[in-house]
Amino acid sequence: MNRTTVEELLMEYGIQPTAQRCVVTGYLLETDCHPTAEEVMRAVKDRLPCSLSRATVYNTLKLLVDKGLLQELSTEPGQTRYDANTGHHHHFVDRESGRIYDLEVDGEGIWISGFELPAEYKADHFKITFYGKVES
Amino acid sequence: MNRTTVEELLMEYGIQPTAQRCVVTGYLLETDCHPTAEEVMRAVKDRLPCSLSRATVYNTLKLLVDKGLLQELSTEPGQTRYDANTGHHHHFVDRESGRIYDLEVDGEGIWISGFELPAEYKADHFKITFYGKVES
DNA sequence: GTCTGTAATTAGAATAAGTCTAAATACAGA
DNA sequence: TCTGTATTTAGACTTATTCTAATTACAGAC
Repeated sequence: MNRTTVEELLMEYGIQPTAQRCVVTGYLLETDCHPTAEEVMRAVKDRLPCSLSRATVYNTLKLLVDKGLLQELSTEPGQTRYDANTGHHHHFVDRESGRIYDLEVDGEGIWISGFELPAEYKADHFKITFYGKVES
Repeated sequence: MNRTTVEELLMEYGIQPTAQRCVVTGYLLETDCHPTAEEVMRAVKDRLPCSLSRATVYNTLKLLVDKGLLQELSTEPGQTRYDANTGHHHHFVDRESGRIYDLEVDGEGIWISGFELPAEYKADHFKITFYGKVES
């Protein structure tokens, strides 16, 4: 996704599209590896003519999460990862590599049976995380 | 659960039952609030005639996880919580209070339909986390 | 175009969660 | 009781994240 499109996207979400925000958002949209803030930092700092502060990366990520452009993932302790796939989807964690794969849900949605959520538990969202190994 | 029973439990799991370990394990077994390491620390330090080091709490929690007596939970960033309920179960996170509730699965187990895990993804485990609000 | 006030960014300090280290202590088995 | 290993300890260290106060950029008024 090129600069202009990212800019438009940010504006649609009511976010002032600064150079830093464009570059962070652009990176997250083009990658599928669910980076941490530090990984975003490293990947993105060379794309900017100026310096990039850690605080800006954290601020931007938080803003994008608040505005619904990004999802925060906590699949393993001490690591917050970010996912630009904001549709309802689930995750598969490869135990060996630590890699997280997106699992898309198609049209009809997902059904969980053999299990009843008690009446007073009003859920607006759920996510399923699978753990295992991807054979190649 | 009294001291002796916890002691026996630890021994069954091949863990040398020191006073510190008994007290940490005992607390986790009696509570259902999925405490963090720091919360365990606070709750438990007065039950011991001697001092209790942070390192011991962390070591003990890690040991209990390794030996399968405890489950590690990462439902929100920056917070590792511990759960002595090691059966296969799921969680409900109350967005307002942050409280985590266990959701037990009965006999037949759980079925997910409308969704197919690709053949090369070999999962040995999965967990479902619901988010919402508990009405009382 | 210039001014002005707000919003964004910056470097670096501060905090919080967790790990490491080296020394002291406790404990099981000879 | 002795001895070697396992456990615990306090505190230093690391890593992830947040805060702070000063600087810079930018949108809208003129």
